[in-house]
Amino acid sequence: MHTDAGLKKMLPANIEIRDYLAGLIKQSRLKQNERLPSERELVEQFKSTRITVRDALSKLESEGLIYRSNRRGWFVSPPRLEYDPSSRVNFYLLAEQQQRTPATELISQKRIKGPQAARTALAVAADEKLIELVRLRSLDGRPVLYEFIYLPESRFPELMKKDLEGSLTTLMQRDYNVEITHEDNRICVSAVYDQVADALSHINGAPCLEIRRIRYEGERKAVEFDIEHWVHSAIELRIPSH
Amino acid sequence: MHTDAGLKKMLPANIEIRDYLAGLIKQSRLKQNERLPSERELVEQFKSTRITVRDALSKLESEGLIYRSNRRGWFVSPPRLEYDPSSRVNFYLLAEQQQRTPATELISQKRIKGPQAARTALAVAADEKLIELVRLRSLDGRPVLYEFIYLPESRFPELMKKDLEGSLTTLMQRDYNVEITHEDNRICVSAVYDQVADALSHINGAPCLEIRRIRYEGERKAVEFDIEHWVHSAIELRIPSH
DNA sequence: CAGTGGTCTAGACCACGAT
DNA sequence: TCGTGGTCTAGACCACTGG
Repeated sequence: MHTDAGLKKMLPANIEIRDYLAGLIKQSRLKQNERLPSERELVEQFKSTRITVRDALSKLESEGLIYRSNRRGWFVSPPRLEYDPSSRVNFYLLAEQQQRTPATELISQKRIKGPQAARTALAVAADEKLIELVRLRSLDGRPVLYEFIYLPESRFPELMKKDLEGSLTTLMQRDYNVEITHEDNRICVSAVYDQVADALSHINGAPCLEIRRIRYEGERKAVEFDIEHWVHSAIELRIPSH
Repeated sequence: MHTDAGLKKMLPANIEIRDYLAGLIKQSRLKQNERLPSERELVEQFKSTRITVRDALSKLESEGLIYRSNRRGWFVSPPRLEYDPSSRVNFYLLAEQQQRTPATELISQKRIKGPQAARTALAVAADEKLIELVRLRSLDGRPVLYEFIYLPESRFPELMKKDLEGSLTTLMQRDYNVEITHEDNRICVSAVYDQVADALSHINGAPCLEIRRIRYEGERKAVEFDIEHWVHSAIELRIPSH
């Protein structure tokens, strides 16, 4: 009979499966964006159950080693995009600097009251509407960022007639003469639900990296409020400080 | 027979349970650090199973609304600590500014070779040893941060005889005349295992916010390399940029 | 259509925390 | 010792993806 008696600590099955798969990935036996064996195949291989296998997979997901694509399977994560929020490099340039292929899809554009957090940040009058842009951004075809952008209508007339899938910073500068002087970023680990989860191919309640940002032109005048939901395994922030 | 026919989308049970508990928390019917009903009580209440209840709980954990304390239960998260890595405010001061009670426990101190990442960052000679400090930091009695600190022995003689539970920045400044000129922070969502998970009362593979930091005195001379594992619901980063 | 992951049922045993 | 969460068994049905 098999026993580990005293040789090494007996590991729970979920950790053994995790370690096995993590090993394959670190040795590059599984390459980036390659699909893992299906959950049921892993059940067979480890003589275990789907609960346990899925537990192992979600641990690997938490670590950022793998990601899921809705009902298609589990895949090996490519390297994280390095992102410095304090630099003014836009998404396209950033991606290309790191040999990745970026894409942006405009999900919706609306004139709305908007969430209270946005109204407060932008200090708009009670009757003024905001423009809400919702965009999905991808790297190499994999969705990685779902963002909500709020702008005061009065500062950006005719905005909704423009091309809103490119760099917003460039557009604001070129067409509205906006120079961002500084910004305030808040970063935390949060979770995605509903439309956000769906768009990012995540399940409801999966963890994400959330960045909330206020951009200013001039000392006090806020002109943009964003909420970004990043697939957590897709990004690493770099914050140099002096 | 009960039906939602057309009135609203039928929600999966895990989401219903999540929404119910999230509601209690947001209405402050459950207060910060208060224990939630046990998993088995929730199973009874919702006529569901532990798998489903735990699924709901881990979603709330991902969002940062609740945290777990190993085999004691689930608790409502207090507000996040706001932390600006670019400021030189130390942990004690930071906590007290936000009306929290900080504590530090030195888990271990060793002279070792250390991980390759630390040796590279600190650019030490092949035969030089590093000092490794492992510390656990708490807020109001709840562990929130498990950190590994690596320092070049040559720069900090006799370090291990000193009080290592206070502010390291202050100690380095006072006893070794170190002035930090700049630093490089890398932030990502990762996962905790083994000793780190245990100390933070987490399960293996739970998500955390990981900060890796290199501190410099002078343009190029690295004097400290840290890896911080934060309980993700305990912290929000603030990054102002100019 | 077959195969995938997403969700769920109805239990079980274990290690550890509080007392 | 009792109650807690941590782990696990052995299935099931569903919605969606891809060919």
